[in-house]
Amino acid sequence: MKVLSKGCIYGLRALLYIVSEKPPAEYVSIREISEELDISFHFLTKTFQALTQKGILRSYRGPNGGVALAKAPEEVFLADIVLTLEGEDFFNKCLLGLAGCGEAAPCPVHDFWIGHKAELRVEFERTSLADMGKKINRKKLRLGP
Amino acid sequence: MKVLSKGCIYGLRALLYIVSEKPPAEYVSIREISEELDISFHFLTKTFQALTQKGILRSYRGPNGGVALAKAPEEVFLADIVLTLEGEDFFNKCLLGLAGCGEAAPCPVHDFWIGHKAELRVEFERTSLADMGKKINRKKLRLGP
DNA sequence: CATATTTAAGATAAAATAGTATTAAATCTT
DNA sequence: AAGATTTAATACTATTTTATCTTAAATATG
Repeated sequence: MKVLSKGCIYGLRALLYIVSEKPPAEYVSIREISEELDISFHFLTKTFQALTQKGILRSYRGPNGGVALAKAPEEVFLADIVLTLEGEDFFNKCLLGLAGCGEAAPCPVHDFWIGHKAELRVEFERTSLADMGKKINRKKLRLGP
Repeated sequence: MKVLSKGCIYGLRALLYIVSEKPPAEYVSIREISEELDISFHFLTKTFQALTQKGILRSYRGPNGGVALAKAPEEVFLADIVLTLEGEDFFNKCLLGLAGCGEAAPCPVHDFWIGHKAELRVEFERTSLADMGKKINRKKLRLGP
């Protein structure tokens, strides 16, 4: 059950690293994150671009530059990240991949699937980076291998 | 939120076609199904091979050959199909794709995700081909474009 | 034997992922 | 202020994975 793409997983893990390991508003170099989490530097850079354009991160070039959260971690939700990196239609896709699946022309598992997506959406919308960061520090959870 | 691979979606739609359109135990040619549902014939063939080897379908070569359900549609569950076509570890994957994620070394979203997977598993395990087939016929649902 | 059909292996195409090289911006040193 | 250094941004290329197509073989019917 692979739900998220590599790019999204990388972005998420990287944000969690920033929020759980670094003081707020400090620029963290992408190189450091990519080495720490064993993620392709350039791929991560691309992913971060999307997050920067969306206003979730801000970036700064030059020595001691890097990326930092653009908002308080309490105000960035899992849903924001996922919708940015997977596309805004993330929660609207048919389980059977049928294009126009909806109330008007549902697929055989539409009813069942729509409920599931809604539940997941609620959970994604109420889980913030701060929530996850706290949990990581409290329980010493891992972000990488 | 793309959860299933193309192969799995094709297999599922094809099985639903058989169960909802055809009398039980009649061999249906793969060519017919692929044309009816607009699916690549050879790709569907490969998918069906896996389902045949797993004992969900049986096949017959030669004129008037094809595939047919090997069991009663009441005894084939969504979970059987998905586990065959996506792999037995379908419900055991970490949302963040971390290899050894589990109770011993959980990722930051482990607790939350494990509950979701369990719910989905229950639903997949109690939904049979017969259930879905009836629904299709009752509500005239669609399987293809 | 001729034909229809699944089975199977291998080649090709497309998409996702990863890597290389270059450019641009900010800072630091002299 | 000039030039070197650090770092993100961008473009381009390569690799890997996934999906599709091509071809050939095996099996059944008549």
